[in-house]
Amino acid sequence: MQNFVELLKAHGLKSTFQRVQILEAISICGHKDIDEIYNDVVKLHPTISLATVYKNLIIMKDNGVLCEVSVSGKKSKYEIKKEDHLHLICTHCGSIEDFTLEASFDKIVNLQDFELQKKEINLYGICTKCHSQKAS
Amino acid sequence: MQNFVELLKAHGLKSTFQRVQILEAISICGHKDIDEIYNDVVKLHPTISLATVYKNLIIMKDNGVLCEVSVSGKKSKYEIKKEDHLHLICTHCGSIEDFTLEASFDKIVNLQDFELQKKEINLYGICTKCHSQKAS
DNA sequence: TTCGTACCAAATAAAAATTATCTAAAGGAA
DNA sequence: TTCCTTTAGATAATTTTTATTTGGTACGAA
Ligand SMILES: [Mn+2]
Ligand SMILES: [Mn+2]
Ligand SMILES: [Zn+2]
Ligand SMILES: [Zn+2]
Repeated sequence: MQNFVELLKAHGLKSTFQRVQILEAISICGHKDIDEIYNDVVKLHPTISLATVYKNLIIMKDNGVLCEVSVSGKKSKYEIKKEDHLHLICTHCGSIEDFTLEASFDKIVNLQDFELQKKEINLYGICTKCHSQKAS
Repeated sequence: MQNFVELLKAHGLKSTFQRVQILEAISICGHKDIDEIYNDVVKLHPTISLATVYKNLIIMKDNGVLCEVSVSGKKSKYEIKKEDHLHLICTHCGSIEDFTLEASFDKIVNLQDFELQKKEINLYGICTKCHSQKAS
């Protein structure tokens, strides 16, 4: 449980009841998709609109409060932004566990308690071509 | 350019003109989303339905012919299945480049020609909890 | 305090994306 | 070729996401 009011202000966003509730909902289990978030928040705030959750997820993502975790074949999960890390995603129950990125890749692929099926590594950035275009 | 007829049969799928065209379209540039695929195929086959492309992407993915590459904030890309590898995704032009996974992670993060912004690593598999449930 | 402005939530409405249904046609084995 | 199964295409239905409109609220300037 963090101080989400301050977190929002620190990123230049107004602190509203709805935004704080969305952040609370996410922080409970770390990673949630839009439906899980909405279902949580609507219990405390029955009149909230799903569109409001959509809008706020986008704006909080754009302002660096949240991160979107794309999951193959499913809806994206959202998490409070923190240092880069990796996700162990269970293809059976859908659980998502954070894992530190300190270890070398060799260590990562030799996970003891996790039956690894698929590795999905995406590095986002600016490619060479776009880089040279910027310069010109 | 591969023999997609055989590829499909090898995975227990019937070879149809539509499926082969979808695979051809994907193989041209490696990674394409549903709209790019449809736009390509419809040129050669004006009567193809978008629903057919949807259905075939799913069935070919489920049968191991294709892989889905989730891209944060965009539609998923599809590629012909091959060994696990990593993706350099340009946040500016959207280009996706394959990168071998041989190198250690330290090497990966020190890319020379790519301005790295975000690392997204998802490992899919069966979690400990699900594993023990299977045993019982 | 009283405006004026900016921002936001909620309620729709609208649009876009995905999936389901149904019938005719095509693929493939014998 | 014949027969059975699978698939494509057309279309409808559903689901997901975004846009619009309206009214409210916070906040600073006057
Ligand atoms: Mn995480
Ligand atoms: Mn690839
Ligand atoms: Zn599990
Ligand atoms: Zn680029």
